[in-house]
Amino acid sequence: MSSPCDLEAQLKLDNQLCFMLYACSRAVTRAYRPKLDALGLTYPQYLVLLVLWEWQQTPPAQATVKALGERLLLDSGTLTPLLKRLESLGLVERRRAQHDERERVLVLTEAGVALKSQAAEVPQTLLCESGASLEELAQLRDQLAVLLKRFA
Amino acid sequence: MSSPCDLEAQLKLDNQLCFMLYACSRAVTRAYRPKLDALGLTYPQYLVLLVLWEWQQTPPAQATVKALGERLLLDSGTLTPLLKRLESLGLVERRRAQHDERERVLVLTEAGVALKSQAAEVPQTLLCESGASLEELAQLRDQLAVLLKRFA
DNA sequence: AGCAATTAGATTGTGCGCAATTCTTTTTAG
DNA sequence: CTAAAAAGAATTGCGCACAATCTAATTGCT
Repeated sequence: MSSPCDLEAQLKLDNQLCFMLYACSRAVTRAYRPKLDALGLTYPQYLVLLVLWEWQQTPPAQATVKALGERLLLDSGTLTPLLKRLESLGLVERRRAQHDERERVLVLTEAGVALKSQAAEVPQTLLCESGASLEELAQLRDQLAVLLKRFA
Repeated sequence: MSSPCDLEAQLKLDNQLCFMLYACSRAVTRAYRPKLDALGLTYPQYLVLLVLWEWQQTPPAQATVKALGERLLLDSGTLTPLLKRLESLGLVERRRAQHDERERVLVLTEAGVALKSQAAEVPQTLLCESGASLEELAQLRDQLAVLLKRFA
């Protein structure tokens, strides 16, 4: 029902929307990389630690792999090896829950807790480097939250 | 120079911004997956074909791996194996340039050209399913373009 | 012409993402 | 009380991303 011209436009609009999301996500990750390298972390590892640091303030019902996966929208296929790496770095412990041996309870080590203060400087530095305003970024965050609800 | 409270807030704002980008990008890719599965394509392969289809209308100086990498912000380490898969699917040819044997010239096969009409339905379908307005998505695209310029 | 520097692409190795499967433990039904 | 179903993680396999390295071709300089 659409002319060839519509299809061209559709493919281009699509490109400039879903691709922008894809390219921006990678660009921001790339910007984080040098700062996180200094901490010995990858970007997904940093996100996991952000959640665990938040959980220090506001503990969830259970600090399990499942709860972490729900927060980050990731599954055990991604998280299990990542958490093993964080464990081998001495930042996280993966204990079995006493009340349910299927569950892994995630606990920050002393080193994992201590890393928080260093990590706190990372977003601050990037905010400055980007030259963006807090309002601009907050507005974008809100729009992305709407989009995420539509798709997730 | 910041109070503990500022650091907490910073880590949370950061979470809700860079994480939103990361989560949205994956959510949109996830939404594309079933449609692209039907075409036998992955999301990055679809993006590559979008560029090659655009190049049919507006050919670049050289349709090389380098030009494709500049368009998609990807390097040969990602593109070379991806293009080999598209080649083995019979969608793309990877010819050597006659004037410079280092360059690979990318050419759509007949099947690669033919796939375009099927692919054109994909973003249309997703737009409907998302329930989002074109204006909403266009505004988001523009904001992401600004962010990409800041970081890329 | 001859040789260093540059460039295009390919290769290698690590770490995600995610679908699909498997393993174990727990819960539920009959 | 046991067999079946369900739940939480782990494992397997594939395809990106990307840094680092390598190879081969081209360009520039003298």
